[in-house]
Amino acid sequence: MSGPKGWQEVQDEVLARIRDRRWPPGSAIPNEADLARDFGVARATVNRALQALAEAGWLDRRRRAGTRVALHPVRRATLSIPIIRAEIEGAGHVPGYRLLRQEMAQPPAPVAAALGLTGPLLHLSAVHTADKRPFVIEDRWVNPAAAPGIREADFAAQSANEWLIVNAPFSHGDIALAAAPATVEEAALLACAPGAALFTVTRTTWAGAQPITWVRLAYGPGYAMKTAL
Amino acid sequence: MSGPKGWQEVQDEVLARIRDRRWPPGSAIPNEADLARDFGVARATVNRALQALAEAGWLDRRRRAGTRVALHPVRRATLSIPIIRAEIEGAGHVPGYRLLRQEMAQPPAPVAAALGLTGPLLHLSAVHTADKRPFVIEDRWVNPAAAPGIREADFAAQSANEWLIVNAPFSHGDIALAAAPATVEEAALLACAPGAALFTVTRTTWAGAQPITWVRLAYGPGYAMKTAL
DNA sequence: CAGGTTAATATGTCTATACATAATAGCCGC
DNA sequence: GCGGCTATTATGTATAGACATATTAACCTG
Repeated sequence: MSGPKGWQEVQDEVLARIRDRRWPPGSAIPNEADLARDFGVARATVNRALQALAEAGWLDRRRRAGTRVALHPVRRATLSIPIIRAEIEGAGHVPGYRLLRQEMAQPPAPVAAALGLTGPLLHLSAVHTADKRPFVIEDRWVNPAAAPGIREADFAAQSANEWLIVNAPFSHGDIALAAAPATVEEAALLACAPGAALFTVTRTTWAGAQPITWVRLAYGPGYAMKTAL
Repeated sequence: MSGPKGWQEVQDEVLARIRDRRWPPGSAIPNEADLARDFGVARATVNRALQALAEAGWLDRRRRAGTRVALHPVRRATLSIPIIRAEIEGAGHVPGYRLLRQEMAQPPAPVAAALGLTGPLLHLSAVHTADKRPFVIEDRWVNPAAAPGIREADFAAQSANEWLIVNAPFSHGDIALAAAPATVEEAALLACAPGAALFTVTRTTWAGAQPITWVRLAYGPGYAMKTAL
């Protein structure tokens, strides 16, 4: 076969065969050694291509059992979690920021439960603006034990969002996307009607076993989070 | 150095150095050959580890310029795009489905523009239920030219969602997540108040250059799309 | 025939080596 | 100093060969 030469080309060829049903969902494909011979490349090259496809969800691979085409081509969209200021700048607007609250306080039960902490936490609220118009409300609870130096930080000048990204990197977390009606307070801050549909992002992040922060972002009406598949 | 033995261990070691600031954001890390010597492994092993970290966003790599720690560890959350029935079953509920509309019609301007088509399209509306309670409204426009056999499909029995996943795989698409107030019709279907905040997912998918379908999913109040980072 | 042991097999990974490629640094002529 | 050529360098990729490991199929044995 006058076939592919690099692993990307092998990947493309395999993908083409999956897409045009020469290798239908659920079917087994030839083993790496055979494919390598057919394509005229080394097995390592085929391996690289098939591993990439497996990672992307197109193939299921198991030792000894071989490789088969995934039953449900589970497509994944990747959302990047940007710095809010960078997101606003990227959309061509002038970012702004206003701190509303900065205090130690007892978190509400859902927040305490999400973080697995009981004591008081640093509570921060802020509004981010784009071209002077309200863009998103940031409501955040920070575990001070996980963020050394946070008591000295000046959150009037720099948002907690940015401070934490630079100073307290996290290892993992979870995120929930939802819709919620604007409270009276939120409506006033976002210049919209109470009860308006707001897009919300709620994140909890950890450094190893130590919880760092819980944050809820409430975007103004009209906002959409976009990405490619 | 009595170091790592496999590429995963190399990856873990590098990640540890990034996280504890031995290699701070923006700094250059040693080249592959040096790391290989230090770790006592082959360069290919280091390369495998660093490529994985670069793909995950921890490192920026450029030929000749070397490898440096990413300035903003741009974290990515991957949303899986599941079959709705599978999503409901996965949550432990009994899935149901009711077809509301199936007809050829002229799409509204935003839909026609998103697909880049002008003629009439197949319009489908349906409600998916979980334990007999309304879960999500599916409003879909399909390009019949991109879905051969769709005129014979029985969408009273199988949802268009599933039919398309099995019969018209897509190569790429885009997705927008947002919040919207429930229309009167939506409120009736979802058993909620008009104006309630609904979480919406709008997708456009393509097979190569050919548009396949535009779909908007409107989830009932209380729904949250969750994922890990 | 049940249950456990062994052999076969496909993927997973590491190695050493080689060459390709992108991007830069430095040199040179003017 | 400027423009362009060239050498250098780090990553990107391919290769053959080897061994590891998970899993299953085949085979024994009681």
